[in-house]
Amino acid sequence: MIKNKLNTKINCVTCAVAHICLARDLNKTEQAQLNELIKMVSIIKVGHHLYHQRQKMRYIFALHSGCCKEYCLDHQGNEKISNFYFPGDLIGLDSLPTELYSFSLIALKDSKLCMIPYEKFFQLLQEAPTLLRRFLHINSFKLQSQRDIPVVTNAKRRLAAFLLNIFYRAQQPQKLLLHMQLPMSQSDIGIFLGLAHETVNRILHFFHKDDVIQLTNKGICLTDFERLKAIAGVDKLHNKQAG
Amino acid sequence: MIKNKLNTKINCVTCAVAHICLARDLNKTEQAQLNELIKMVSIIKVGHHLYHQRQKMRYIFALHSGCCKEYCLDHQGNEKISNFYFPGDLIGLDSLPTELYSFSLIALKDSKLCMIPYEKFFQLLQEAPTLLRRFLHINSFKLQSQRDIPVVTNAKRRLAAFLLNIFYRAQQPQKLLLHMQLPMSQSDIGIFLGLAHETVNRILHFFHKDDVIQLTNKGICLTDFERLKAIAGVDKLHNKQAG
DNA sequence: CGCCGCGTTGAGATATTTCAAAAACTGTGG
DNA sequence: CCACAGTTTTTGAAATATCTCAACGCGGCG
Repeated sequence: MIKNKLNTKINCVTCAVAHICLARDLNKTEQAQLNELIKMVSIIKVGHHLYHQRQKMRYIFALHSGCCKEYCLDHQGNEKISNFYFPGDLIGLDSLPTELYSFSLIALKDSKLCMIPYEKFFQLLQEAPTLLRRFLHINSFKLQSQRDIPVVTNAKRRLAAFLLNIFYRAQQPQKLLLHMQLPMSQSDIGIFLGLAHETVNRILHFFHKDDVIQLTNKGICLTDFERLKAIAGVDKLHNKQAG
Repeated sequence: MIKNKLNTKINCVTCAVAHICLARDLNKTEQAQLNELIKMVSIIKVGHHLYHQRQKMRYIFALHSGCCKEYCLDHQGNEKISNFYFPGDLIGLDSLPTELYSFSLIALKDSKLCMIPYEKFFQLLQEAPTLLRRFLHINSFKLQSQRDIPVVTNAKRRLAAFLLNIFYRAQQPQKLLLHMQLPMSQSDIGIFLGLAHETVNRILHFFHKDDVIQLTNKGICLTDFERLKAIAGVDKLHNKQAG
């Protein structure tokens, strides 16, 4: 079911995204315990699935590199995108009660994911208080940040908030990232935000003409950060946490 | 800060909503431990606040009876409603990382809330595995169900999904509830769903004319459940869980 | 080479908002 | 119990945002 497992595990101590992932805040002992749990890494090529909705959930995942899209199909076959994931994000947290994945997960770029066996992880949570606290914080943060993209009925604002969110979450430590190639299609953005893909396209060009962003071939550049925030109506910055 | 504390605590064993609250699944010992934790009940009159955003978070709450609205004001003073709460729901779960309430909470009806001291609760989670699992499930369920109201750009569908959601969550055990007085104003619904309140009103009347619901004075009655579900485009039922 | 997904653009159709105003209701104080 | 003020609901009409449909170009890929 989960293919392309790799026995080379990624070390939490040296991992580039540990500071926004589960390992954050842990002491040496707990870090070692967590490390011990993660025996395998899953490697997914762009366009391939990690799992499908309703499959048995045995692992939760930590995205180490790449980018993934979480979605499901309704009974009419329409795609509904529930989230995009970036390095440091935990995946599968919404599947605990039923132990069936609620959504399907597909790679938008070649991706590596740490496989965290759920039952063992649950055991460890009871032994490692800092890990437990960290995990609860991540859940809590996700609950809060799902409200970051305004429901409000205004396409420009939603799209601006989306861009800011994407850029924050794709940041690397050290260097400020203002230019990136969006990993998802404009159509995906439309589905995620509830907009027609033509509207997404038109607004992106509107932002471009307005010098808020710059559209290059296959890339996007935030040229006027402050104005984008103003459009999005954001006061607090989305801090860079698991989402 | 948290006013109107009452020393009469509510007993989880006899509580009418225990089956959808934290106490669910717990064995006698754990139930007793949880019970021990909850020393006080907060009583809030309609229109009064339980807490405001950015106040120090010392308690999470379980809504025992009544109905509450969670909201915040953006920098322009616009209200943004993040959630409505019904009996059995846990409140404050999104405030863990900062230990500051992310939102303000106001009663839409006279309400009673069990006060769960957060730090003690955190300790207990480490000792009571079933409670921990239950708590993680609630978090997980909330993450999943925040995606229940479709983002999709269609007011009728959103409102239909909203009504279904509200009715499911307001159900009492034993008797099927098809008629209720909505605890929030149409304006609140509009803010929550990102619609003008006039639109909410017009669509409610449209549903009424279409015999999907019946609008009585201050009440609403679901007369064609199946069609409402069809409009909402719901396949799975929102099961009745903490949300 | 041809196909297919993606981005782009235009024009008309439609849903929703906005503004304005009135009606209905709620709670308060006299 | 009534009058009043304030909120909520209701309705209409015009303005606008967004969608839908249609068409085309481009680039990657088998």
